Amino acid sequence: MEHLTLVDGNSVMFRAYYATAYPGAVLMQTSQGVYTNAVFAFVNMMDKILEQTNGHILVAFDTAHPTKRHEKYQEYKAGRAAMPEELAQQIPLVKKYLDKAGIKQHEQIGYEADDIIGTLAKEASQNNIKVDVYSSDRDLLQLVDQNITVHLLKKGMKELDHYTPESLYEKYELTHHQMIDLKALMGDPSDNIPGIPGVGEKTAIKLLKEYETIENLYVHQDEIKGKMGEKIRENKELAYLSKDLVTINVESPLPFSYLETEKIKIETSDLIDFFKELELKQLVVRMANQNQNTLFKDEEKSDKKTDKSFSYDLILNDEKLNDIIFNHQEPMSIHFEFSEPNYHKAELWGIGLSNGENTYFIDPSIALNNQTFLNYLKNKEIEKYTFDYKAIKVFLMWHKKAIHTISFDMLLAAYLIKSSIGKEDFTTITSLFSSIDISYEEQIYGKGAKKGLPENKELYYEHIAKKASVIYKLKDDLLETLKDQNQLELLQKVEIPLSEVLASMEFSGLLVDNKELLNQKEVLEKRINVLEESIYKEAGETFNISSPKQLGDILFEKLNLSQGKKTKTGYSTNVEVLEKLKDEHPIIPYIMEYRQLAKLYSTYIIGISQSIFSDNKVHTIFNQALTTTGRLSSIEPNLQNIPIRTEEGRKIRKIFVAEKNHYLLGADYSQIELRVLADIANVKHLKESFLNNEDIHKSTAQKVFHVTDVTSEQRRQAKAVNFGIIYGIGAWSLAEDIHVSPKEAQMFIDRYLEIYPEIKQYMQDTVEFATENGYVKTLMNRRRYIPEINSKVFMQKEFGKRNAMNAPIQGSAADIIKVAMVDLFKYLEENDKKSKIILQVHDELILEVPEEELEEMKELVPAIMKKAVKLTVSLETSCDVGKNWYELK
DNA sequence: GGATCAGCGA
DNA sequence: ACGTCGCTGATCCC
Repeated sequence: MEHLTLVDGNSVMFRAYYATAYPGAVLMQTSQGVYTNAVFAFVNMMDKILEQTNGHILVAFDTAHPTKRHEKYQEYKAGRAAMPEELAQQIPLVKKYLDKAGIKQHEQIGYEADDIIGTLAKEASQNNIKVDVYSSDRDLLQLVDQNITVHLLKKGMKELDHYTPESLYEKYELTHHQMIDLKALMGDPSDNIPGIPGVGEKTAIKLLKEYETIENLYVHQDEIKGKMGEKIRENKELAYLSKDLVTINVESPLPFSYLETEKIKIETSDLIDFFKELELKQLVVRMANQNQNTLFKDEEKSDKKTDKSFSYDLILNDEKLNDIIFNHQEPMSIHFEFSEPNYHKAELWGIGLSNGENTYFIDPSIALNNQTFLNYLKNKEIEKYTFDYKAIKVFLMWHKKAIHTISFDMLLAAYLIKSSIGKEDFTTITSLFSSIDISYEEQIYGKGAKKGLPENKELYYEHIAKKASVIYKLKDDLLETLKDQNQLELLQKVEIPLSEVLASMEFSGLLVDNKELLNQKEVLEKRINVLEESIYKEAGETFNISSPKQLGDILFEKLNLSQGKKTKTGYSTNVEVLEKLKDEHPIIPYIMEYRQLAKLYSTYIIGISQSIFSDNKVHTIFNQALTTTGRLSSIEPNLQNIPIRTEEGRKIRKIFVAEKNHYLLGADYSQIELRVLADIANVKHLKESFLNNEDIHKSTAQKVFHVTDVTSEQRRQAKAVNFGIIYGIGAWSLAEDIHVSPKEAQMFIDRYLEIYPEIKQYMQDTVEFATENGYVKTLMNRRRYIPEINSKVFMQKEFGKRNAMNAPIQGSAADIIKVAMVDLFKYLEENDKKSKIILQVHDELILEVPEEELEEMKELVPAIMKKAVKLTVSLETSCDVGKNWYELK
């Protein structure tokens, strides 16, 4: 043995927890609500530490029992805030991890972790063994000697400070022997160690440089003049008591010696299972990779990586495929494995097929050219089960193939059962509903730039086949759960049919006018260049305007403008701050305009250019299983955030055009969220206003301000309150928004809730429902779980309440437009219309309509949207047509 | 590659 | 600390 590592378990765990538990943070949790942030960070730290060890390691913990220090000084560690529950829960998990990792741990009644570490460290050091101590507690610096190095964790846990006798001297100009006296003189508020009142670090160092020790200081106590001398003389007892308290017991009676700290060889799979249980995916993958690297060294062992309990057949030729399909004219699960998430341009890596009993991997190039298989896919009589039906559908559309009659989709089912898991991958979703063991994607394919098919083909053959078998196996359970939750209709009548609508929309795409795009690009480039010059001139130097850091330096240090808000890392330079500085310096308006144009240029002109396919269209992907509320999202490109609010930005819409002889038709719901609120909360006056077709913000203003003639400012404020209410607004932010004092804002809110008392009631009821059930639901029984609502952390609880109030409104509106889309699509299909739905932007639909269907669609689309769902208020829609998106006002 | 800031939409 | 849900780009640091 040549080296020993000692870790202060409590202190590292505290750091691990607080590294991510800043106020307002959402802590890492498993899907079952078990907190894991501290475990995760602790393991990461241990991994770092383990890289530096040669196998001898021990983690020491404090116990909850009083120690000798408490006997000597009752106030020891008094006044310390109680450990947060979220951290306390994780202590057993951290200890369990150490056990699984084969790392020795020790705690001992009557002693602190410090004492255990001190005793072992000194014992080893005396035998000339090198020791590394890890902690965040500066007290341990007293252990430093020629053999012992102390590593202190810094705040973010990313860096360590290393202390040797030399570096200690450099920093404090004291020897390591004096560290105890230093702490004793200074005291330590966190442990409630008194020290000498009025003596801080600076004075203590000064005194020790002169007198070396506390003992010698008191030999010369009369030489010290002034107030300081008085204090020192008066507090002699405190000083000695403090010294006693801070002195680590390096002769604790431990039941083992430093020699018995060797790391035990472990089964990696145990540790992987433990991480899987805690859903710590990163750690699972890391461990698995480490494991694989060791396995690869031994050719014999490499087949251990495949699962012996799972069997499947390989289908690599037409004969076998014909045979299999011929024998399985029955419902099966089908999985298509793609090379990348964007299935429009992805390669097909493999196909899995399973009927529960038999499972197959099919070579994709065989399958896509095999008529028997293709006939099976498009056979409307045979049900199929999938994971992400839309991806398969769109991929097949690109290849001019069809697939029909999907009666179960695992991704959508899981998403409906719990909307927050739609973000997860296949493996995580599987583990949430079963104990089936299936590798993470990264384990099979690697990640980032290195992603690709593994050398060992069996590895991915099995993985893909297994996915198909999982889909089949989980189907009945998931359907059962959906049935229990009254969500079968939502899956089968809304989400699965919607998949087909979305597939068609994505495949249709949206045509781009290249000339218009290039034209706008050039215009913007020129304007941006001119603005850059003006900004550099005003600043007196060139710098990167797009860097908030550099811009902040220019504005607030060089030009000395009055700074507003700060961000975590420096000055805020956002538009609100700039707005306030507008008249302070001529550079500001230039910067604001630069920001606006640079945004349009990079995100929209350049960004969208990069997403154009060879058919001159953009083919977005609507994520159907992502948002927690039930809305869709759109990526590559995001077509749900094309500018509209400023004229400048709105022009971007000119680049999106209808195909030849076609028009774009846009139809949007008017005030759908407020109507939903009026309906579900049964808000009498709101309903009346909608019934009378009033301008809703105007009528709110009339009531809130008690006026008949509403000024535009009053309407604007009422509008802000109407929106704010939907989001569960607070007075402070409403005040910011409508430029009044928080007090006035609170008056508005109070007044608003007087006018619409049912809204107040609804909010109370919803919060109560969420508190009791842990979730809220929409018109169509879509659920959103809100674990935060029972949090003891004020901020998180408030966040939970806002979500509880907002999710049913936003989610019901999402339900409604989804139903409308399914209805509309069905009508168009059944009546052989050429019009196509191509976009959805939360409350509006955009269609591409051939000229001859234009008049019909102008009537039909709004009509279908209106009657999608029957509410106690009517759903109103407006409708516009144009040759490009810009013309849809 | 990930965190941070910024800014676009409903 | 400060209104919901999203996506993308630029910079900066690891």
